[in-house]
Amino acid sequence: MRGYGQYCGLARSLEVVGDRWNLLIVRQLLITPARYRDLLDGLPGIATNLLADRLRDLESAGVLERRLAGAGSVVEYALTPWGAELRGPIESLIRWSTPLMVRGPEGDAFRPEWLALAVPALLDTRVEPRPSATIGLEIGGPLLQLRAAPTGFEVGPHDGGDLDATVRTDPAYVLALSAGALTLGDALAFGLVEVDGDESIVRTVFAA
Amino acid sequence: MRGYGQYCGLARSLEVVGDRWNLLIVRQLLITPARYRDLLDGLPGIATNLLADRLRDLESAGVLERRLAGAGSVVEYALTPWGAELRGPIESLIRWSTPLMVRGPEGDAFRPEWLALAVPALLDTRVEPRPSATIGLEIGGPLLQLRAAPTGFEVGPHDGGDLDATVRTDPAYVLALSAGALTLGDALAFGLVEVDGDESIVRTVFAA
DNA sequence: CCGCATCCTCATGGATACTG
DNA sequence: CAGTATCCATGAGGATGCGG
Repeated sequence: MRGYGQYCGLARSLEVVGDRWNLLIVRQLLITPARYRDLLDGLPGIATNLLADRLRDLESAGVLERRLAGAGSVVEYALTPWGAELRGPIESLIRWSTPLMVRGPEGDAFRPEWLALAVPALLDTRVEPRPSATIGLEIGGPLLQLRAAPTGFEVGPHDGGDLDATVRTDPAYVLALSAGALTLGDALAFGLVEVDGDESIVRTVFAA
Repeated sequence: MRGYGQYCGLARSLEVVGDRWNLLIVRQLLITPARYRDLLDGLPGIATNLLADRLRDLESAGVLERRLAGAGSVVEYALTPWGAELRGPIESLIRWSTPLMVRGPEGDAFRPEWLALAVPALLDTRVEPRPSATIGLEIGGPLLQLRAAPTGFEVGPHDGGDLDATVRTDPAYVLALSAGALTLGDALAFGLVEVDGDESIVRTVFAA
């Protein structure tokens, strides 16, 4: 990216991550370290030359690093500690996007793994005390699990363990949760929603 | 901007504010509503056609609005409520930029008004209780004032009222405050720094 | 002057083919 | 699989014009 030449934190940040695709690459690596092919799959629409360019840029800026993983010493990309701190700005933008997300997918590509970032970003973490529960999320891909504990939330692939409940819903509603005064965190904490049902859980939260 | 076609909050946010200059325009309007000429001045390096384009884009996206202000019914640009909520993502990026800012200006343009966003973003608001004080900041432009109160911080132009102290320093150090474990908020709260002195206050904070 | 619109040039992005 | 190379389309930046 052409620089801005401004001594301003925002401008300097954007000189590093403001280029097209850059923050989306960071998004993928926040979900999990990945190989080149994984990134191509997780970033539908990116051109191969652009991905290669951006990986070089972000590596030399100190946001991510190439490393050798596995047996065959395959190249893998992972965020540096500083790069991982982009979780804050990214979660903040995800919260800001709620009015754009309630419109629904409208034909856009969707990957369940993206919820691993969005759900924690949208859940209200201020509610205390919070009950401990593990909820399965069926949203059209592999089963995800949401672990809610007094100390926070954690979302990832289902580890095969016991689930307190399973929710099947549309990603549009999961992602739109923070639009209202009530969040899924609230709803779980106050027992306002019934799990183990069908998609009605999220619609119920919305109606309240 | 060309869209991403991804049903992801981050991607949809970037389709609105990810274009070059867009977030910097929002930065200027977070400081204060402004006219076209003010924006040109506050965004050194932007081309006039780009500013006009981006203002149109951001208006139709619902981030800002044109309005008639003053007597001569001059056009003025101001953020919508939704646009103003970009303060969160922007402050988050400003905090992330600290390693980039500690290098100093290096010839980049600097406008004191930018501190009105950066200082509150970098001050640690978790420290409680916080003393009430009004500090003047001399950083090379018009005198700014920082009002610290138990409920939060507020930075703006000096309103002519009494100041508890005045600090003269370099913007590089003000902006780099959050790099260490100690923040200006901490330093004020714990009485670790002496104000009314010269730039040594900030260097002292840094050394601690 | 202020608030843009036009024109032109060059850098960047995107799609696809290709290679070690 | 992990990228390069190539070619074309788009967008940025700078200069200038122009009506109010």
